[in-house]
Amino acid sequence: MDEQGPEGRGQRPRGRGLHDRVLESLGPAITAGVYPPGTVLRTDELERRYDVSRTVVREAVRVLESMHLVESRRRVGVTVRPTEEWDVFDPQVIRWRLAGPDRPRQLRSLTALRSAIEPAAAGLAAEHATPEQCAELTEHALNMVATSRGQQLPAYLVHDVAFHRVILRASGNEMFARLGDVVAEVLTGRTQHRVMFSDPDPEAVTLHVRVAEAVRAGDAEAAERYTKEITVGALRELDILAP
Amino acid sequence: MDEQGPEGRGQRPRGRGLHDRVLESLGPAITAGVYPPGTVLRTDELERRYDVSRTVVREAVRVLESMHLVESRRRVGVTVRPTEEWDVFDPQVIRWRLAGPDRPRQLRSLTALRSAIEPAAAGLAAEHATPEQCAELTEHALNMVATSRGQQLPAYLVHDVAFHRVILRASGNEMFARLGDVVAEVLTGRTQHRVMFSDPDPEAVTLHVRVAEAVRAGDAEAAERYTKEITVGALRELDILAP
DNA sequence: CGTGACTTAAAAGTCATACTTATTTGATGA
DNA sequence: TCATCAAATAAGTATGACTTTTAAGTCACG
Repeated sequence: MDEQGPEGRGQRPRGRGLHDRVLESLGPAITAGVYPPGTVLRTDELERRYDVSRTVVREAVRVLESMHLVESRRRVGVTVRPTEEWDVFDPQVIRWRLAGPDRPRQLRSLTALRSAIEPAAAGLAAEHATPEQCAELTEHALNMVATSRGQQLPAYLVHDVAFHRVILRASGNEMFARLGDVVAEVLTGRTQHRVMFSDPDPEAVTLHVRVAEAVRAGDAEAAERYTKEITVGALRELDILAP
Repeated sequence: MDEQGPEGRGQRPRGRGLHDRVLESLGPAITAGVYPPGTVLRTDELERRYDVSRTVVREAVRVLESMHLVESRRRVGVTVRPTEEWDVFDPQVIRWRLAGPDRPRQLRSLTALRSAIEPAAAGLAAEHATPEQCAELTEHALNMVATSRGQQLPAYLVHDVAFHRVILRASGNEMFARLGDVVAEVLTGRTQHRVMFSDPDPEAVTLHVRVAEAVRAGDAEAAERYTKEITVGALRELDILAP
């Protein structure tokens, strides 16, 4: 690391931490397939590439390793692992893949996941939701109705996301609750394709109101059924957009 | 680090890597609540506690941070984050929590997750399974029948786990496929409670055969329905064991 | 008294270097 | 041909010096 000049390293672009900078560069690159499985990265090469110290590279690599994106072995280097072994549930990995060329495939997987989880969550929510959560649900549902016409997609989306977040949280299952971010991502990604093009499907809007009612009434079976219809609609929509 | 003697550090217990040793001690401790949310750990304290260098501690902390178990801030230290922010889908976190006092609650969450995911996966499997996968399914189902009587629970369990793994993999959804390990954990955990006590429920065994048939026949609706029955049974079982 | 600007110190972050250890490769010899 | 050993290589670990952020304390001023 001599050719760096006597002042040590060049200007530090400063972003929360150097290791983060490395991570946010390597992570997306790996998940995007820039370094396909089997590729070997050497730490000293990475040091030079990012102009950071051993410490920083190692920390970034360690995190990638904990996501099962890479494996670090002595005398070998840092090897990119096969796709099937990646921690596809890691929020960060999901984020990276959604930002890369794998986005369509990823959206599909997530929509399928959503359509499996949300109905169950709605059923549980009907049994566990607090009065406050019921009120929130109704409010968001009504706001969805209000913003469902006249090119107000951004406002609609806010309530849509909020609605599903409440459902997941009200299920009382921490794992379901944690999927709130993922669902938000899917919903947002969905509308980004046809921005401001068409108002949301009126039927879907109605279904949200019905779900809110069912949850408030404690009718698990109905809540589950209506939510299922919503997510099935989402799945169908995917097939229409990219058959 | 002076009081360590002239030889440097004491004997090194050697386990794949020092950072792993620290991680495998801190992770379980945090998830078990030994260090409740809000607790502040200082890195130099950890260095002394585990008798390792900064390098090692920092890497371990960095990984814990990527799991959202802790947050590291300058001038403050490493703070344990609130439970709701943990990456509950991280396989390692799941493992740690299953090994700790939170195990019952964790098994419940996972069983609920399972009962949401598996029926959907079975439905997809009916549409996507290869002939080889169908054959595997049938074989495991038959082996389950064969080992379902006469105190052969360990053998039964092997096929049960394998059966569900195939279903998840055959769904063609990478996220479903990745839940194979979790399901295996749940199934194993379930039998550990009543080891060698009773033979598995004959009805459940039959249902597995039905699912295998439905998948082979490409009948998504039936595969989903039968699988749903299996998982509902698992849920009911939980309520009986710990109401 | 408050309140805002300035100082201080604590703890994480980063770097450079020296050293250790595991593992692959391949050369040696039975 | 195969086992064994030696060397080379890249990750792993330790450590000390230094930087940066920021909570908290201090002091002057309104």
